[in-house]
Amino acid sequence: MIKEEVAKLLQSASEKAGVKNIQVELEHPANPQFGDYSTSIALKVAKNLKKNPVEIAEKISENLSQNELIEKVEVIKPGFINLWLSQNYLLDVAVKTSEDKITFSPYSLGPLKKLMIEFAHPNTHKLFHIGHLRNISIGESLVRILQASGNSVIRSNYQGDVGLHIAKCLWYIKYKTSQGELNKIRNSPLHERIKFLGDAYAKGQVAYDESVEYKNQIININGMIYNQKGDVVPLWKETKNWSFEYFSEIYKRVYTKFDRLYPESEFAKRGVEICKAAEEKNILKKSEGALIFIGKEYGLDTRVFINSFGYPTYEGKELALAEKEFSEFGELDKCIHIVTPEQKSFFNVTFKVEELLDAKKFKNKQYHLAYEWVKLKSGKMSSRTGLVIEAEWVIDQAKKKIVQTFKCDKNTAEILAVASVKYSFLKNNVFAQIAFDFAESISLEGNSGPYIIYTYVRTQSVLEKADVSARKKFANLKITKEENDLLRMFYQFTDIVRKSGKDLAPNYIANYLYDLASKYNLFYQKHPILKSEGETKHFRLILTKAVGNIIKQGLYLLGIETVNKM
RNA sequence: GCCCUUGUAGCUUAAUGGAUAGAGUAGUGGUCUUCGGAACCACUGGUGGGGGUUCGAUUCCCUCCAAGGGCACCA
Repeated sequence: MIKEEVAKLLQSASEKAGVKNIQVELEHPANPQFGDYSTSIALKVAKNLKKNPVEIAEKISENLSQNELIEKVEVIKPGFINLWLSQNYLLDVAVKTSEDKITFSPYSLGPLKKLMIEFAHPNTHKLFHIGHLRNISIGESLVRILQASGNSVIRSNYQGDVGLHIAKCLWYIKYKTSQGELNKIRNSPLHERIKFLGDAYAKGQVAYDESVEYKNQIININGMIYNQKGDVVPLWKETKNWSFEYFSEIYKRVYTKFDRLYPESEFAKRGVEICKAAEEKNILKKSEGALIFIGKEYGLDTRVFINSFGYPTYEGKELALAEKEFSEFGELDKCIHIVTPEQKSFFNVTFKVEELLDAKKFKNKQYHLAYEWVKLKSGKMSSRTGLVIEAEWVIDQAKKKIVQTFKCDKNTAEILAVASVKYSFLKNNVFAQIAFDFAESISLEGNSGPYIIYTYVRTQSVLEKADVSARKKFANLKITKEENDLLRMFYQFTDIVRKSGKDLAPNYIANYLYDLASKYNLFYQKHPILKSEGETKHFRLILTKAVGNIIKQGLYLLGIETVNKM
């Protein structure tokens, strides 16, 4: 890749200039007046060498061997070395990009290049909300980015189908719903059944706090589910399948699929066994009837793995999940858990216990990507207070807005709706809380999914009316400022994808695409394409095609579909 | 009490220790006999307070203030 090549050239120039034992790092200057690549190496070594950084920079640039890639080198004020790529090289990249020959540089998280990304994790019997949607948007995008970087990536999803919240829901059905009513619901469409479960949970929640009798009944139901014994089990199985069915509809709607769905209930038994084994190895210890991990000596929290009733907690089950995840698909280099930050303590502890159980298998291989919450402008989302926004509702609303405003067909509106929702999450840093507000977040103009798709449609509309296929050599091409700005975007795409894989940051790609689309729209505004002539026209068509190809590829990496007309 | 995050324009936000802190939106004023106006341009406006490290700090360190999360039987 070009960046590595330029870095290599600079590295040897630096060594010739007497600057040794330091890695040359390159960046894209934000301001184009500072070139295509820039390095501050002279500034970094100046103090140790006790020399003026500008002198060092000049010496390095003198030692830079003549090369067809680099057109110009400049040393500036404090000691920056700025490099300009040659126009021939840039044109070559443009032509290759227009032919869809984009190769991503490999980036892997380990020697086997085998990763698992565990994401989504909704709970059955509960609302699937916009927080899950942010999670899926990030997860699906990271899968695609890391795949494009040459890894084999397994998508997994740990779905909670046991726990008190489910007992609360089932309590309402068992004690407060008549057979007749229940049968009616059984025969109703999926969305109504899901709504019923949500309402049942809310009512069970109230009942739990309301009376001791109800509370005990709910705890009793919870026990039946754990033990897989009792009259409520068939009802549990039936209703959780409604949820699973519903989830798979949503996954499909947002272009996600999973290689493996892990239901939490399958890990209780094995979890207990592993915990017992860990107790024998003295990793877990008995305390007040429970089996716990004492975190203090590792600077971690103390957490319970098996409670005093003998049931495995979330921690206990996690050990069994990890065992399965790290064996079912062979050896893994890395398992990335996309989960909110409230679980930091939990993961720090379970990762440590896993490491103590089997260092070879788990050490440094588990990673918790603590993406942040989606807050509402009015406060934190909470299913207890009813302040939750359902995922499908948001997509439906966006779709409605699109159909009303632009009168496009339903299929196009669906793609644009999903694009606007996903993009609104992906353009932000995963570690930043998002304040969700429908009018602002689901935007159809400016820095938004539809804006980028619109730009793509524009390129396709131009290309429909012209033929770019005949490849020509450029002889006397005069390049305008807007064309130059565009031309200098293309070589950066693969750098950006690599970096977003390395930092697990899809927002780099989103922001790059927005930048590219803005530059194209400005170019489009100022310069005629189809009405220009000769090699200028050919060049402008190449730019158009290259922009279209990058947008399409880039949106794919974000998990967003494109359309040809809108 | 202890630990972990986060604080950037009115609002939503970007920025591997780099150069003049970049956008969107809202507001004001403009562009189009042109290939798709879901477009383009201009103006207004910002790093919570105080120290420190550094040639250089939104970024690292300390402190104060503010918000969020976590710390034994929930998931």
